[in-house]
Amino acid sequence: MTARAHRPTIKEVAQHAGVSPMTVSRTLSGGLNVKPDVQERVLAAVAELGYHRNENARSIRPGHSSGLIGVAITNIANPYYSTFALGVEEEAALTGRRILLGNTSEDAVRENALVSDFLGRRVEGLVVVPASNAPEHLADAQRQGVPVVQASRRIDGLDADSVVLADEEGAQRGATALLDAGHTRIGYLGNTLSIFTGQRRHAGFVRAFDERGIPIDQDIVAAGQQTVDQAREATRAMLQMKNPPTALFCANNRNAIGALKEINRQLSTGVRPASDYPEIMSFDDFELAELSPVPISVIDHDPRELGRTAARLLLDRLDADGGAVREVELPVELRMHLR
Amino acid sequence: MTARAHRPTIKEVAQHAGVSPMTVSRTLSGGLNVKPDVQERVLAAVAELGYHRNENARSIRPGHSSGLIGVAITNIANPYYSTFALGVEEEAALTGRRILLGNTSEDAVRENALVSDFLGRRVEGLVVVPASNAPEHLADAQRQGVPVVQASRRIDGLDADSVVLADEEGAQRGATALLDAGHTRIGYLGNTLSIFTGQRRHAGFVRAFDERGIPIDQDIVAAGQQTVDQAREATRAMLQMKNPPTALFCANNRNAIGALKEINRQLSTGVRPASDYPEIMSFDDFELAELSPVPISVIDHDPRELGRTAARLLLDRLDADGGAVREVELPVELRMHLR
DNA sequence: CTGTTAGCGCCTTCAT
DNA sequence: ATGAAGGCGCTAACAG
Repeated sequence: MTARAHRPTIKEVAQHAGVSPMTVSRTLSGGLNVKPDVQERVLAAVAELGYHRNENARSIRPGHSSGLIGVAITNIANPYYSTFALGVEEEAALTGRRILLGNTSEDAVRENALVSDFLGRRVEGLVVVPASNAPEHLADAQRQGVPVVQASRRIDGLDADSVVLADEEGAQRGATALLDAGHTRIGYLGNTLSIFTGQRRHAGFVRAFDERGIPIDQDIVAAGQQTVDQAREATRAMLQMKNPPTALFCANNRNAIGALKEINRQLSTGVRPASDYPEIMSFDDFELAELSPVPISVIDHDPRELGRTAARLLLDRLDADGGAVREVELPVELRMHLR
Repeated sequence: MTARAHRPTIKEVAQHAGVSPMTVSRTLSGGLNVKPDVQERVLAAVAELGYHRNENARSIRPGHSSGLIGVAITNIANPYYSTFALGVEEEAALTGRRILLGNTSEDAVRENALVSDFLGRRVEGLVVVPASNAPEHLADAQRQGVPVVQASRRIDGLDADSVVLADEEGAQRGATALLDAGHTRIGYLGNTLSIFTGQRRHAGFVRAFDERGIPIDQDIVAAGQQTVDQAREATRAMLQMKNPPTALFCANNRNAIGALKEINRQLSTGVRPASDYPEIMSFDDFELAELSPVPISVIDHDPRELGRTAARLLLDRLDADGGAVREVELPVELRMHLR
């Protein structure tokens, strides 16, 4: 199979068509100043040899770019981020650009390596869900004229465009809705506060309590779960307290899903009815949330649009550099389903 | 912001360090035959200027490759495929390669354009979930020495490595399990039979009935749903028949999720108990399947492993070309949860 | 140990 | 309307 063949060059096409490489080049870029019959011969040779212009060779010429966007996200497998990546890909494809996709696994070192690699491959710009609070490598990229767009999270000390969610406002509205529904013991399940969204959503949660003058019981605040299993364990611990929460505020889909799984598991033992379990407020909607055995409200938002917006910010900057840093905050939508 | 700066070249680094470009090049590729103190000066210049080797320039030299793998999948946002992409990315990253990711939206024309673009960017190989049955563009790639690995689906007339699932066997086992549980009216919900997996899973379904000598009622066979909403509508239609199925065989997660959503919606009207609704056999596990209000069994498999395997097939072929076409079939695991 | 030369594939510029 | 020369960034091969 695949006799390690050879990728034809413009020279070979030229030879094949009995013209000079320049004529091939001209034909391929519109055919200006090439006689129609010559063009035909060239295109025939192109088809026959299966020639494709070497974009890497083209991109090294002065004033030309690679048409590549580097996308570094923390977890490709998380549907939220993969949908985000789809949004970026779609917008990029509209301009003929492609995305180089890399996974950071929430690891700063890996992100560094990834960005460095992307720069070596001469990406035109970077879309990053920052995994650390260190801006150096991203600032470096910008200094070299490679614009960076931060998505979902924003890090201090980096003068780069960003698109994030209305995390704090959304969380506050969600938590307030629970308080208004009469809940006083509301458990918090979120990712670590060292992450932008974790910090902001927690702040919104706290603000809701503050505004109502209700104290927060830190015993039922669990921040730091990054996986469904960790969230599930945190939920288990909370539910077995002598005085468990009557509602759970989940700061992202990993935590909401973990909570649901644990509640569902306990329900299947049949000891207590669903009404004995806390209802849920989830920051992030997710597929099949509607199957929840306890009422679940969501603070919804659109990851695909987040990706599209990030890409547009980047593409705008590529077209017309300069101008102030743009910080976009996408709205979230609260959808209530309480008892 | 971002004074459209400049990406340093090897020449500038050389000048900065007071050496020739070759010395920089040598230093960067291990430092063989460069005095330690000179290396230091070079590395200092590299750091100061933020220099990154231009991989595109490197890759155009004879005998060198781009370190890029082109990945064309049908739907990035589908958790199944994004997890698959993660698997490919992981394996590729182990060898220092990156993935160019493109979405085909199940559209042959788009796939063609994508592959053509990938070839222009000099990818070393392609991992494709084929969206059509036309092998031409992929065969072209192979002819040029760009190996192709087909994942999840296989198309006729293409001499390329592939990794697929034990679709037929898995489907047959799942359907047989339903028959053994006493079901005789089993509805089928699947994607179109023109797609490899759709065809194979349906064949397995049919074979189960054939082996038991039980006829299939074509009125409750619905193939062609590609989205959750379409699956939901097909389910609705089936459930409102005078003689609805007592079990549903869903050939993929989109169809299973659509079925679940419809059943759940009808249940929430409270007219009939869950026990009146069909139980489900799903080819594909998915997050929160356990919340199903009706028993759900799954024919499980690991998309990440599918991606890893695809990548390994490709990387193997890059290392050592030649050898017969390899067709890998990954096993599936049946997990029963019936009434 | 270090530098010079040449050429990868392409296309801008300058002839013709 | 076509072709020849030159150079993009990089490094093998060949001096020294």
